[in-house]
Amino acid sequence: MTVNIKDVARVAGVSVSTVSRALGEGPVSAEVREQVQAAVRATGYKPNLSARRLRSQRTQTIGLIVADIRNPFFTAVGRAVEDAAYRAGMRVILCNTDEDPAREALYLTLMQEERVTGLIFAPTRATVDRLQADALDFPIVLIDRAGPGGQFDTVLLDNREASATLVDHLVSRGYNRIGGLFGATSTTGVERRDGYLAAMTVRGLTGEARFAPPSVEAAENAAAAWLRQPDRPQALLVSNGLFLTGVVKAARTLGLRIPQDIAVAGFDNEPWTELVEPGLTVIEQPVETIGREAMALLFQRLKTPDAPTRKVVLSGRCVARGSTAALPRA
Amino acid sequence: MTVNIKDVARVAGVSVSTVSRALGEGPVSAEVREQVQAAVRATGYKPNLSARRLRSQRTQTIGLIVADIRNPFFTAVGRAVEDAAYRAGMRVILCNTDEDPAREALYLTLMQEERVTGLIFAPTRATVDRLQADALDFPIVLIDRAGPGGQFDTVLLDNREASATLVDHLVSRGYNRIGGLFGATSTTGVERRDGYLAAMTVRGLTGEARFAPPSVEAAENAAAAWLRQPDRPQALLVSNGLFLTGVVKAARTLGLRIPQDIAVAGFDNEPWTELVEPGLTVIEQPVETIGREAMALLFQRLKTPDAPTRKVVLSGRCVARGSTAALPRA
DNA sequence: GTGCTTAGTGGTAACGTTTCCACAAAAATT
DNA sequence: AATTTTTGTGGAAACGTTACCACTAAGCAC
Repeated sequence: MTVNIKDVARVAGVSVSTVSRALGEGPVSAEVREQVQAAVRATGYKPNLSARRLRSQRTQTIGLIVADIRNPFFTAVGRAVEDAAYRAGMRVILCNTDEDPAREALYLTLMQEERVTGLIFAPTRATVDRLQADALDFPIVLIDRAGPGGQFDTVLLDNREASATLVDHLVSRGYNRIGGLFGATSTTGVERRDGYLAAMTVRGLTGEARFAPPSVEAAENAAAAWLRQPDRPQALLVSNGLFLTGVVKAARTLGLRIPQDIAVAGFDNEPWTELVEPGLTVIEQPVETIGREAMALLFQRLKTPDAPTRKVVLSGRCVARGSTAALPRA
Repeated sequence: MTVNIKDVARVAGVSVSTVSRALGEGPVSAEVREQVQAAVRATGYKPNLSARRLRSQRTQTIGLIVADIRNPFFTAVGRAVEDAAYRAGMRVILCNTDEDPAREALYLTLMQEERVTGLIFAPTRATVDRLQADALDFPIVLIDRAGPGGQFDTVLLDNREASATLVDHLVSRGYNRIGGLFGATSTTGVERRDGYLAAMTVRGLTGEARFAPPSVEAAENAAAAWLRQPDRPQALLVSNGLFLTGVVKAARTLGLRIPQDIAVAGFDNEPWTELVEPGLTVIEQPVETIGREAMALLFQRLKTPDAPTRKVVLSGRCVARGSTAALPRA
């Protein structure tokens, strides 16, 4: 049997309440605190967090629900969230949904059962719409993806702006026939598509946007099909880091050179985008900031539950590399 | 206040015990079960997991302590562990130590406080030595890194063999002066070094092994320093995926061509190793298998606590690519 | 010195479950 | 028909904490 607070009390020669106070808050004489600490060391006592949570009604736990931790974007955000949480004495429950609404629902009820203090969530389009703030009894901060009409605190990239930046960049390098490949399951994909189309229109160009399911294979297939067309675009704007992998693979398989045969610009400044030859032009997302900011929003919300919801919109940084080298004048 | 089992009992018109049985195990009439389920739906009851864990003394939680989830190797293993765990109705607590023994100690006590059912752990050399199986009251499965003398269930790569495979591969391609760069904090690094040196000796060659702290920057610096030497090696054997990034960067910075100026072979078949030009020759680790196998070992241990400890040694797969193209005959 | 606060302590009632026990009714066995 | 087993149910005691209350002793202001 494991040792509990009663055992510590007996060894220290004080009451249970005193032990509890000595280990936490509350007035305790220096002398007694000493004794208690000695007793803790002697017995090897480790407080039972389940009991503590039950009694205190404070779980000190926050949930983090993302699509897939293998996506470096979420990995980085996750690390930032975790670091911030542990620094604040909280734990993190991490869940991967693989963009599956059923699993999202599953994990949402799990969060309720765990009585989490708050939740950081990157939902699919399907669930974000049916998400009711008042149905859950903990605050939610959305990351990466927006919900409808200011119902939730949110931190995300300025996706429209970022897409526009890439379009401008490509146009300034001489590309006109630019296609866009976007993720089908997230609002992020939609926003980036919108920004792309708007920027194209402003430039007097017509864009063509396609969507693909969120996997490397799907992106590779979609890109391959597109690039095999005789009237294939000169450049491809690619919605995220996973897709970039697929697109580069497709280009390699088809024997197309980047950027001579097909220029590529995308999102997520992963380490390898610099190492590939030529380097890929990307929008770098401030991943650490996103994670930290999400935690900050969450803590703020817990402190002032009735404050108006806030939306933190961060700008991406365009990192120009060889994959969008200037087109030789025709 | 949130609704509890008592409320459900009142609504269903039965006792608390009956509700508990209806939701879990135990003989309950079909009729009553129906009523209870209706009451659960009506009230929106969600069981309190802290209370359940406290009372039942079963936390259904397993811990996963790794160095850094941003390392794709651990990300992939983590996903596999998590999937297996959730499928078995268990939760996972994920912790990143950044190879810091102090944080390892911190998280180990956290695991005790959480009363985890079991732990999957990739420890540093420093802590694995002072880890006492009997000091913790839950079973531990080590992954990626070995402990001393069969004290723990373990699943890891056959690192010596893998290093030898790479050496053989390089030698068969005509390389003789081969250096090795290894991670300083893990037993894995040591084992790979040993395998490398042994294989070199067998071939009648003398190896030179260097160690670096576990970060891309450290690896890049170490590689750069090495490659700047006039008598630099013809080929570099690189201990892990993170280091590979650093080494390729260093080569690029110094303007060295791969493989003409420096051949590269390493560990971890990350997607980008195929996309970089030339592709990198690597040992692919069976990451999903490692995660699944670790969970299997853990469950087995829980079922039969006194069975002898087992060590699952998996073989890597050598993926040959352009970074180790055959040396032109001198 | 009398009242009034405050620091320090112990006893005990929660927190929301599950599980043990007792018991009645029904079913199965003799 | 008498006994034993099984099935279904409710009451109440845990699980290991914290938080509330009551109390003493000491300090302080007057």
